[in-house]
Parts: sequence; C-alpha cells; structure tokens
Amino acid sequence: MTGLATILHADLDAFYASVEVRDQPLLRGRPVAVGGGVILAATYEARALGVHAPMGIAAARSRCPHLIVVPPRFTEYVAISRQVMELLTRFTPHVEAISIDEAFLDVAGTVRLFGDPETIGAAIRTAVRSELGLPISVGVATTKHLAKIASRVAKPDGLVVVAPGTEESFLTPLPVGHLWGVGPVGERRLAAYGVLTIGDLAAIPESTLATWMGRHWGRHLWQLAHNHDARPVQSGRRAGSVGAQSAGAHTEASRRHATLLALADRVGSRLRRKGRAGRRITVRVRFSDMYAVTRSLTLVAPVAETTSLYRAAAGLVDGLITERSAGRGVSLVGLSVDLLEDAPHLQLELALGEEGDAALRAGSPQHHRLRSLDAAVDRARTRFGTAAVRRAAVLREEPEVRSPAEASELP
DNA sequence: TCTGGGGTCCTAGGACCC
DNA sequence: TCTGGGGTCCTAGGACCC
Repeated sequence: MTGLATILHADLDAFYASVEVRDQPLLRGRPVAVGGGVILAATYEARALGVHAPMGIAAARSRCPHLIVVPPRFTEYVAISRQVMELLTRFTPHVEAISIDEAFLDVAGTVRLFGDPETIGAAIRTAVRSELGLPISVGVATTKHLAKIASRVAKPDGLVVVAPGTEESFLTPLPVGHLWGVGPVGERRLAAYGVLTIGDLAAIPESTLATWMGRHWGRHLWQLAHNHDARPVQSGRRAGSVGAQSAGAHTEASRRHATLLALADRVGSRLRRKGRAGRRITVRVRFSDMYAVTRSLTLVAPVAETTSLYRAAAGLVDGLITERSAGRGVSLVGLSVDLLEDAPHLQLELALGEEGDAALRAGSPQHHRLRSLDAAVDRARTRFGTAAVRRAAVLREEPEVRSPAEASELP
C-alpha cells in the first residue's frame, strides 16, 4: 500500500440540467429542470424549491410554479459524456465510466506526473469547467465505495478528500442510505433494528447483520461500513445487456406490436453496431396500476437481428398480457437482451442484421423492411452456405428461415 | 399529479444430470 | 427400489443505481 488515497470518483453535477444552462445562458441562476413526462435532472436552484428526479412534471410545477422545464437532448448528453471521459483519460488510463455522468479513476501510477490525488482532482474540476463549461464534483479516497460517497458529500461543485486513517470518522455520522446499494427498502429494514447511521452499522457484528439481512447482504454491508472494498478500477468494461423501453398506452395489440417492432429495431441495431449478440430475451410489461411483470426466454442460439428479436418479444408479451392483464391497461413495454461474450453463429447473425439495417436506412416502410429480410437470407445462403443458415434457423427453433414474411402480416 | 429510459446485481425454486 | 448431495441452467421477481 502506498499510504495514499488514489481512487477518484468524478461526478457531473445535475448533468442534463447543467448542459442546458450552459447552452442557454439566460437560464443561469433560475430553477431549471430537464424532463419529458418526469423530471430527469434539476438544477440546484430547482432542488432548493423541492424539485427532484424522478418526480412528475405536474408535481414539480405545483411545488415550483416558476420552474423552467426543458426537453431532454439525449444525443447531445451522450456526446458530451464522451468528451468528459476522454478528458479524464488525460490524467490516467485507468478510467471506469459507470454511467453517463460519473467515472472512477485510479491515479496511483500518475501521481509523479501530475501531483498528488487532491491536486489531480482539482485539475480535473478546472479542466471540465474551463473546456466543457460544466461543474463536476470529485471525491478522493482509498476505495471506490468511499470515493463515491466523498463525491456525493462534495456536491455541488466541490472536492472532498478522505485521507487514509480518517475513514471511520468520515463515515460514522453519515446515514446508511449513503452506502452504495442501500435504498429505501434497505434503509427501512435497517431502521427497524435501530440502525440509522453508518456508525450504527459498523458497531454490529457481521454475524448479526447476516441473520438480519441474509448472508450475502450482511457481509457486504459489514464490509462497506468498515471501508473494506477491494474492487479495482476497471477500464474498458463492456455492457452486459442492451435494452429499450417505451412508456405510454399500449393496450391495443396493434399499437403494442408496432412499438415492439420499433424497440426490436433499436436494440438490434445497437447490438450490431457493437458487434454483439445474445441468447436471453427479456420483456417487461407495466400495467396502468404500475404493477410490472417480466418474462424471459433463452434461445438456443444468439441473435442480433431485428425480426428474431421482434418475434421472440411479441410472443412473450402477448402470452404475458393474456395471462395477467385482467382488464388493466398497459402503460409500458420493454425489451432487453443479455449479451454473450462470444458465440457461434454470431457472424451469421450480424450479417443478417446488416442486411436489415440497410433496408432500414433505405427508408422502406415496415412491411417492406421485414420482407427484405427474405432477400437477406438468400444472400446469407450464398455467403455462409445453406447448411449454416438452416442450422441457425433450427437453433432458433424457427420452422423456417423465410418466416420474416409472416411478420409482415402484423401491423 | 402519478411515476422515463438506461442499466447492474442478487435470490429462490424447479429441472436436470452425475 | 429408495435416498442423498452437488452442480448447472433456466425463469421470475425485486432492489438499486443514475
């Protein structure tokens, strides 16, 4: 051990809202929220008036009548996020992006180059502010978990260093809800045992926590409370799943199928862009009373192609709704795919997917797109051989590869 | 005034195999 | 014929994160 706290957690403040304020200077200093349906991010001015994500917009306005609500620009946020992550890699190659607006850095190897971790944290904040015009908070500590808590304590627009040896006094007074992974349910369960702060938690023996919360959870909580967190900063982590969902009334089968096809398109083209595929398809349906149900299916071979995703998803969703709807409306449908590291038939699936994509770019109407996969299958036969294509189809438990045409009968 | 869209991880039961 | 333990895969659900 170096005796130095070298893990940084950098977290953009009110990210979406800060981008909008940056790009529309007239918004500066005013209560601003980014939202579509619900609040996605709120400036600190808005938070002071009780506006928080993920509150409904109407509820937010009732608390804050002068709230300015800006529609989100996701493409822009993704691009800016990339710029931020790029900037961070100047200070160390060990950057682990964990969401659109936060990342861990391990600067153990670069302190001789850039100065101690606190100096690096300050330099990051200055660079992000001056080059990208955005506020970012940084926490510095000996573990990932503690660095994350430190950046939270640093907000807004601050820097907090937890020096080695001071961890316990730093953690003791904080509420247990500050622990990563302890949400409202965990907080309630712990409160029932009189555990309110991380100090309270740290005083409980691990074996007792295990009986209260289950073995795994108990052990995990005990370790976090004592700042035992050996997880290294991992750059280049790959996503484990890809999904898309759509909220709104989906009670009518025709609307639902159209939405599912669009979701399958979105997920499929993202998979192919990444060169990934997956076997496990999960659908999620939420009813109008917010009751949510999932169904999943593991295919025998991986898929990355719109029509296969669509058919698997439509079958699951229709079955689920027949089984559970009980006269309720459907307010959300979602589709996701668990990715495989590597897979037989992946190249064939990707080739089929490319053909589908080409048809999409050509702007052909939906039923033409689906039919065009017939032609894609023919081309795949030439490229990969009839046997390979048939095998892929059999492995997907489909009667025949040409069945995309069936899907064109759907809306 | 009802709750977006993108993810991660864990649990638990049943099927199946050795 | 009965019994047991261990391991893996599949599915459904839930908590949590931003």
